[in-house]
Amino acid sequence: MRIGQLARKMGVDTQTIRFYEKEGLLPTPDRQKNGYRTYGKKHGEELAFILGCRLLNLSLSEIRQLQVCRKNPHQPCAAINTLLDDHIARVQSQIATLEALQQQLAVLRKQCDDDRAVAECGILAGIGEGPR
Amino acid sequence: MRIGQLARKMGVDTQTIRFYEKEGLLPTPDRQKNGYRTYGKKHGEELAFILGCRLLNLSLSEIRQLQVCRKNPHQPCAAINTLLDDHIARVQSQIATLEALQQQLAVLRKQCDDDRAVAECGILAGIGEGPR
DNA sequence: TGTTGACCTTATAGTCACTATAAGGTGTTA
DNA sequence: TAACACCTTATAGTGACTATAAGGTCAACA
Ligand SMILES: [Zn+2]
Ligand SMILES: [Zn+2]
Ligand SMILES: [Zn+2]
Ligand SMILES: [Zn+2]
Repeated sequence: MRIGQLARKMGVDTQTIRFYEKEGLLPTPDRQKNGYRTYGKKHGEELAFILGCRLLNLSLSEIRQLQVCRKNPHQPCAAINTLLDDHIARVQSQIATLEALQQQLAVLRKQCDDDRAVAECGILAGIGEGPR
Repeated sequence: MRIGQLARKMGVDTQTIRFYEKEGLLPTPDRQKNGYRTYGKKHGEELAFILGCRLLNLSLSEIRQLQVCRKNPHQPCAAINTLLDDHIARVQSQIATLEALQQQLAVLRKQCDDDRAVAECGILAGIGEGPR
């Protein structure tokens, strides 16, 4: 399978596949005589794993760590569990940050009832005052 | 006031101030004979406005739009209100995305009760399957 | 035979809002 | 004279791609 077929099959851009290869996330593929990359089942599975991780917002660095685990199936899985726990904690803190922001923005939005002049817009005035 | 004093007063790095100047967010300051930048009250106020916007996660491009409004105080403020509405909508969609992710991660985390071998870790297995 | 077209290759730059580093000039104090 | 804090510009790095350029490969068609 060439890179374009793999890309269509997995729903990514060919550039993304080459990018993952350069980053060491995908094993270097064999080449045809003309230099074209050739992919097999193994590459497809690894790419599927990477894309599954990316859907979970795992970073490339986190994916690399998980790949090390995958290559050592007889080791304990504690590192995996810890990695996921940390990731979950980070997502939760992002949510908390965004919810606080949403609250601030809602308050700010109420400072203007529309159809004013800029000089009377409570939103612009509210931004200058900082968070309070 | 020189750049270091302004930076300390506003709680940012001097590089950030120079960066905002390069981006056209801060008016170009006067220079002393030795080339040092000199800032006055006007610059401090503009920087405070920018930092207030950044605390609200407004992008530099959004800030530029707000600055145009600020310079035209007799225009209607509709653009400001719309910009904020759009921004609020984006924050809400980010929250929704992260909450869906959090849900997926919680389900995934339950696939492993710890202290297994990597080969038996339900988390690694669950990632490969994708989101359902 | 020539040429279109889809595909492949590498290399480079851009995104966003900074942050870090390097290499050097200025000005006050010890 | 030297140390020190401060200033200057220029350049590169962050993360995960995405876009562009410039060119090579191969099958099909006139
Ligand atoms: Zn993470
Ligand atoms: Zn308004
Ligand atoms: Zn926005
Ligand atoms: Zn586990």
